[in-house]
Amino acid sequence: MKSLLTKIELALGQLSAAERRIGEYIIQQPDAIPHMTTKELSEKSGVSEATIIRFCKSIGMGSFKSFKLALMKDLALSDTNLTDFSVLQQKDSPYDLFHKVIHVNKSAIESCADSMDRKELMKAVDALKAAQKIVFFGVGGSSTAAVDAQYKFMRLGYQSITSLDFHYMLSLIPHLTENDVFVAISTSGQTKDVLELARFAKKRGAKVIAITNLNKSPLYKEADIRLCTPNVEQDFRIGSTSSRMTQLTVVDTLYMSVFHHLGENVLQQYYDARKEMESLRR
Amino acid sequence: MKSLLTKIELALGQLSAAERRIGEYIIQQPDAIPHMTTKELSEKSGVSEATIIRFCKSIGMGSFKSFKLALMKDLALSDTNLTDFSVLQQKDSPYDLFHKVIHVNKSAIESCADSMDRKELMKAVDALKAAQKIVFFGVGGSSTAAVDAQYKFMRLGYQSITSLDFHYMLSLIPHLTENDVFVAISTSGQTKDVLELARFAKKRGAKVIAITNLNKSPLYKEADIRLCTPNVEQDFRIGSTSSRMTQLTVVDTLYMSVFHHLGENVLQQYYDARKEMESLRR
DNA sequence: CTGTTATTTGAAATTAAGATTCATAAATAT
DNA sequence: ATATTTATGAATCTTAATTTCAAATAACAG
Repeated sequence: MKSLLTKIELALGQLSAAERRIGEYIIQQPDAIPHMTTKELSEKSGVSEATIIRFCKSIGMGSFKSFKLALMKDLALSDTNLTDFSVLQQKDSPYDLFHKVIHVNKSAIESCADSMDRKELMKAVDALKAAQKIVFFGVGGSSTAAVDAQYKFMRLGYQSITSLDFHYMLSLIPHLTENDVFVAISTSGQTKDVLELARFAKKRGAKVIAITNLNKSPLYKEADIRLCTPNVEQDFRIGSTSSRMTQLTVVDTLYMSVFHHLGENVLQQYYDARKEMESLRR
Repeated sequence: MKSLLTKIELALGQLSAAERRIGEYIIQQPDAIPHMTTKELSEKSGVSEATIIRFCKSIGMGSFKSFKLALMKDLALSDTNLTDFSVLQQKDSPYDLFHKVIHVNKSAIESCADSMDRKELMKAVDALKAAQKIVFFGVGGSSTAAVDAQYKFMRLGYQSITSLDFHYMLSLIPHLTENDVFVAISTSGQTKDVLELARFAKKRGAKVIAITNLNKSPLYKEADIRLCTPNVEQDFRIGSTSSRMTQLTVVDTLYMSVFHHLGENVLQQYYDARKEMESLRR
C-alpha cells in the first residue's frame, strides 16, 4: 500500500502552484501537521485556507479533518518520524515548539538504546549496590542529572551526595575509599571540573562511573565504568535539552536496577517515615 | 499499561452524577465516540455540552479533541497490545530494566500532548517573556525540574531563582512584585510547601504558573496559569520518574519559546562570555 | 434551624475551526 | 484583441468546541 506521503509526492506534478506549495510543506514537516489548523497551515505554507481545503480534495480526502487523521495513522505506522527535525521555523508558535520538543526528547531517549553497553551497565549496578557512599557530580546542564540521581539514591537509603560547588567536592573526595563510587556526569567528557574531580576520586581508590557521550574523550578513557549516552545533535540553541534526557534515562536505569535488587520494603520504609514527618510538620 | 477505558471505569466513583453518566455511556459505546461532536454526545448521554468538556478534564485530558484522539489510539492498539510492561519481572536484568525505562519515559513524554492547553501555554510564555524575576519552586522529585528551569532561564539572561529551602523562599517572596513570575512545580498539586509559597507569591502580586497534573488539586485551582502534565501512572516503586520527564518537557518548551522570541544572539553572548571565563580560570 | 459557602449543572454567549462563496487576476484559447 | 477558463485568496458562513454565568443543590458553620 502506498503511503499518503508518497501519494502526495506523486500528485505534486498534477497540482496547481499554490497546492504544490502545500504539498511540499507537508512532505517536509509531516509530523507537525496533525495538530495544526487550516489557519496555521495556511500561514506557514503561505497560501490561503481555501486552497488547503482544495488541496485535501485534490488528493482524494473529503475534508481537512479526514486528511489529518489519515496522515496521523500513516505516520504512526511507518514510523518515519525520524525525519530530521532540527530546523526551527521563524513562525513557530509555543505550541509548535511544544510538539517539536516532545519529538526531540522522545527520539533522544529512543537512541539511548544504541549507545549503552550491557556489560558496563551490569558492572555499574554491581558497584552501586555494594557502595558505601555514592557521590554524583555534574556541572551546567549535567547538574540536573546529578541532583536527580542524588535524590533517588538517598531515597533508597544510601549515603548519597552531590553539590554544584567544586570546592565543596574538593573537601569531600579525600574521604572517599575503595568502597565508594564517584559518578561523573558530563556530556562532552571534557569538562575540566568533572574530569579533575574524577581523577582525584580515582586516586583515592573510589570506583569512577562515567555517564558521558560515546566518544574518545578524556573522561571516557579514564573512567572505570562507562555508561554511554548517544551523540545526539548538540544544537547550542536547544542546549543540553536532549543530552539531559538521555542522562536521566541512564540514572533511572541505575535507580531501578538497584531498587529492584534491594526489594520493595526499602522504599516502603521511606514512605512510612515520610508520612509521619509530614504530619509532624507545623 | 492501563487503557483509557479502564481509567475511566476507575474514575467513575470520583465523578459527579452527570459526569458519571457520560463515563458510563462511553464505556458502553467506545467505538462510537471518536466520530461524535460534543453536541451529539451530550444529546445521547443526556447531559450538557459543558459537562462533557468538564468530564474530559476530570479524566486528565486537556480537551475533547485530545480525548477523542487518545481514545482512538487506544482502540486501535487494543489488539496489538505490546509487551505488557507494567509488571517488573523478578528476573529482570539491568539491561531489561533499561529498555523498560526507555519505554516508560518515552510514553510519558508522548502523553504530554494530551494534557497541554494551547492557550495556557501561550499565556505562560507571554508572562515569562515580560518577567523581571522568575522564581521556580518544587520539592522532592519535582525539584529536578525546578533546578533545570532555573539554569535554563539564567542562561537566557533572566534573574532566575530557585532553592530547595522553604525558609529561603519565605524570605525571597516578599520582594516579588506584579512584574515577577512564580513557577510552582508539583505533580500532585497538593504539596503543602509548594502550595503555601504559591499563595504567598500570589498575594504579593506575582503571576503564578503551575506545572502540575491535570486534576482538581488546590494548586490547579489557584494558579493564574496552568500548564498541565498528564496523569501518568504513579507507581511508587518507579517513583516520580515519569512525571519528572513530563515536567522537564514542559520546562523545555517554555525555554525554547522564550529563547525563540529573544533571538539567537542572547545565547551567543552567554557562550562567548563563558569561553572567556573558562580561559581565565586557574 | 438558618444563613453562608461551595459544588454541580445546563443555557447562553463566545471563540475558534472548517468549509463555501465570490470577485479578481492570470493564463490560455479563439 | 477578446472570450473563456482556471487559480487564488478575502470575506463570509456554518458548525464545533469552550467558557461564562446564573440557578439549583448540597455541605457546613454558627
